[in-house]
Amino acid sequence: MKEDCIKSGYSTKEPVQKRSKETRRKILAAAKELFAEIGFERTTASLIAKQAGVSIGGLYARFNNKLEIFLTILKEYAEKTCIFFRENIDWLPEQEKDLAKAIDTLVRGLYYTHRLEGKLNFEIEKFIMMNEDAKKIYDHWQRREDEGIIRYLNYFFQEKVEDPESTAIVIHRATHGVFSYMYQNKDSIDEEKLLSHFSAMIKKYLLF
Amino acid sequence: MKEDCIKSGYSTKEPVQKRSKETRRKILAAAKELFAEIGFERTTASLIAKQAGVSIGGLYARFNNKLEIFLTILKEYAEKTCIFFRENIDWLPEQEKDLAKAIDTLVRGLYYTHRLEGKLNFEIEKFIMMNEDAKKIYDHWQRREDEGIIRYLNYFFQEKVEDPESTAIVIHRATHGVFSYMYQNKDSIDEEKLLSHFSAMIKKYLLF
Amino acid sequence: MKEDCIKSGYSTKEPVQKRSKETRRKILAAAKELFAEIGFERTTASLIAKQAGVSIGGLYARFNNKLEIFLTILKEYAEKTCIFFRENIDWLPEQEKDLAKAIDTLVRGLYYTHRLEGKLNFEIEKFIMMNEDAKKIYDHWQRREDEGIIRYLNYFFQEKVEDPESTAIVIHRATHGVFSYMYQNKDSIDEEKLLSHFSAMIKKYLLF
Amino acid sequence: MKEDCIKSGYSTKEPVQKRSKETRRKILAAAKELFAEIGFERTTASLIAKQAGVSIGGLYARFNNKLEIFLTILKEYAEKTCIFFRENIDWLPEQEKDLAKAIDTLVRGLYYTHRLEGKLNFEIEKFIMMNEDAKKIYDHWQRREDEGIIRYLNYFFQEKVEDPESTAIVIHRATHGVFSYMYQNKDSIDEEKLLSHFSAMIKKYLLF
DNA sequence: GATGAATGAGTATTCATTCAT
DNA sequence: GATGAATGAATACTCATTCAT
Repeated sequence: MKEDCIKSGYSTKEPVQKRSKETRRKILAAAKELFAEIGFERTTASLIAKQAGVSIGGLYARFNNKLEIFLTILKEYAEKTCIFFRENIDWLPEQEKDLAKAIDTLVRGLYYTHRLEGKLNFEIEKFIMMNEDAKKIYDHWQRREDEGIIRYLNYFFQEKVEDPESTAIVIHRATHGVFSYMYQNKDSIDEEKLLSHFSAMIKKYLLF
Repeated sequence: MKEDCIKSGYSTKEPVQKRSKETRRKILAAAKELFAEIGFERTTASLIAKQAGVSIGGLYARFNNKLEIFLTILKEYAEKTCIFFRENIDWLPEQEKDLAKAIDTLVRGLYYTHRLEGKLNFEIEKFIMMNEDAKKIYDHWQRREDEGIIRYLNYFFQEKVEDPESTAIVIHRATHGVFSYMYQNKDSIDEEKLLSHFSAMIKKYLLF
Repeated sequence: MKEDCIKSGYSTKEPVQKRSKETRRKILAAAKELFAEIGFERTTASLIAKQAGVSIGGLYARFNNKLEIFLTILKEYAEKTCIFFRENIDWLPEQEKDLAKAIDTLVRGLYYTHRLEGKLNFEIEKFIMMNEDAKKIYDHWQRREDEGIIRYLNYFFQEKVEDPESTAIVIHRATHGVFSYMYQNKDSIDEEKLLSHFSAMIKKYLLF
Repeated sequence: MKEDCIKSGYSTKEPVQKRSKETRRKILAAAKELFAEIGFERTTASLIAKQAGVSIGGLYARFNNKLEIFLTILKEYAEKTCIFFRENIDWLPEQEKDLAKAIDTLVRGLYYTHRLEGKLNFEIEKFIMMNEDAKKIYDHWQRREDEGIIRYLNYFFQEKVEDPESTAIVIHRATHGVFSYMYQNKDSIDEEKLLSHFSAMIKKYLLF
């Protein structure tokens, strides 16, 4: 199982020098935090610049507009998440022969990852409904995550799962729904219990 | 199984005359459409007014501000959806003794309902992350939907489901995730196939 | 000394019936209170209507616009104040032969009158700077008050005051300045002491 | 007699660059003129911007809101006026040993100063009735002017004036009243004659 | 005549983006 | 290249006034 994630083309004012790259990074970090915290619309260019310790001019020298910043973050985030997801899945067979246990491990791992960026995840999911470019980028990486699941199903069940694609999508999206709820109510729920239940559902789905 | 949904109080400028009530309805309809289509932030007061065929002044005579319009829509929508959801569930036992078939019927029914207002659903889910009042209203009705599921589980399994609450939440939220995906990709997926798969997952979860 | 105050012409929608007159009175009373309390600009037509227990339509049936309401109040108030002022002055000679004591009595009387409508006085003085019509009405009655003072000076000093007009104006306007200050700081000053001082000043001015 | 006027702190967006300071000055000058001419409420942000030859954005980059502009002007104006007033008073003993002549000189000097900003004076006096912050700033400097008068009285009468505070207030406020009237009717009155009369009143008040 | 719903021009303020320094 | 001052279109909301019922 080798990595086959592909960089989806997206044109930005590409920086060359080191210092410039560093500045670019600071802008993206600040923007990511703000988009997650207060959303795209309420995040102003000057807020980003301030938080990044950059002048507005500096910001606009690096990115053509606010949308471009968002899309850049989205791309990087989706790619990183996808890679992480697939690494998790790809490593599973080597470490755990018991599917039930494997699912449990996977679910817990993914939840804690999701939890780290719960707000950003949500902002992104919102954004893709309003912006075609965002949707394309997002879908691209989601499909690659789906592929990871499919590959795992085929590997584990030796190609005997009928319609692994639909199975992958259902699992993947049910996960989103449950995790999203858990994140939003993290202060008032028993995370462990819900994870067990969710994990049980997936196990029954795949094993029976 | 009787209905126990309660109207949660929310104060708006209450219209008295017939004409006024009609105008109010037009405003809410226009706003609902716009919120769903382009989101809360991008929906301007004058857009709503224009779409509703009302002047801005007329709009503000009825609602104190944009937020109030959104919360009113949210309340009415959440209440309506909850009632519909619970009626579906409550009627199930009378019509269908086979749990597997019942789940199938239910899932399909709910999906087509969700589909009708997919975008609004999403905008609402986004909004509740940013606004405490919205979250309270939404959570109130979600919990009532959960209660409906719990009641059904207890009825069908004669109180033998251990932890029906968590079970209900997992089912409910997985449903949200899958339906949301299906809605967003309705043009490129095989809805029937995904519904079957999802329904299968729920059935296995509950029956094994 | 007979009364010679003249009604300055001002055209309003003149009500005829009793009920209508009563309504008109209620509107003016409400408006007067509001103009005094929050000023002309912040007093809205609907606030007046509400406070008067009248519909906006009813208000506009009686007055052409907000300005007209203000000018009507101004006219009535200035007239009433002028009449009161002149009655005070005209009665003085019959009651008090000692000028010093007469001034003292007068000053105190006027202050307590001014205090009753301190805010309205101020709003009016402001308004006449911005509106020619208002200035004309106000000046008309102020001049009549001046005349009252002049008449008194001539009566008391048997026409021997040189330039009684200027004297009257100086007294009149110094009074305005001092009373206005006293009203605005009524909570933190010793009214009695200031009145004595002011009265002393006028006495010295006239008697030496 | 040394100067002890203290700058009362008031926080605005403080400009750093030269260009910015110039712009700030232009805005304040334009606003001052407009507030004086048409009052606070009728002075719109865009009017100020236009008159100052600045964009609205530029205006709001320098001041948080219209009120802040007004308070800034008020502070600067009250301070400047106070300083001017006290310099006049403090210099008097060195130049004029005859109190009667000194008062005459002072009154005329103050009148011509007041005349320069008669309208602004009035707008300010109105505003302090509606706004606590404005009242505080204004009162602060008025009290310092009062102190100047008191100091002078004590100096000239070798501490023998009983209750110099009340005396100062009465003089100060009578002055306001008379000057305000004179300013408003400057076209139809004999300024010189009124000033003589007013000055005579003060002289008699203090010397007898 | 009375009512209050409807109108829409007007106001304060924000923010993405540009461009002189 | 970097800076942040300047721009002005856009937006939420108000209120004097009109007019259908």
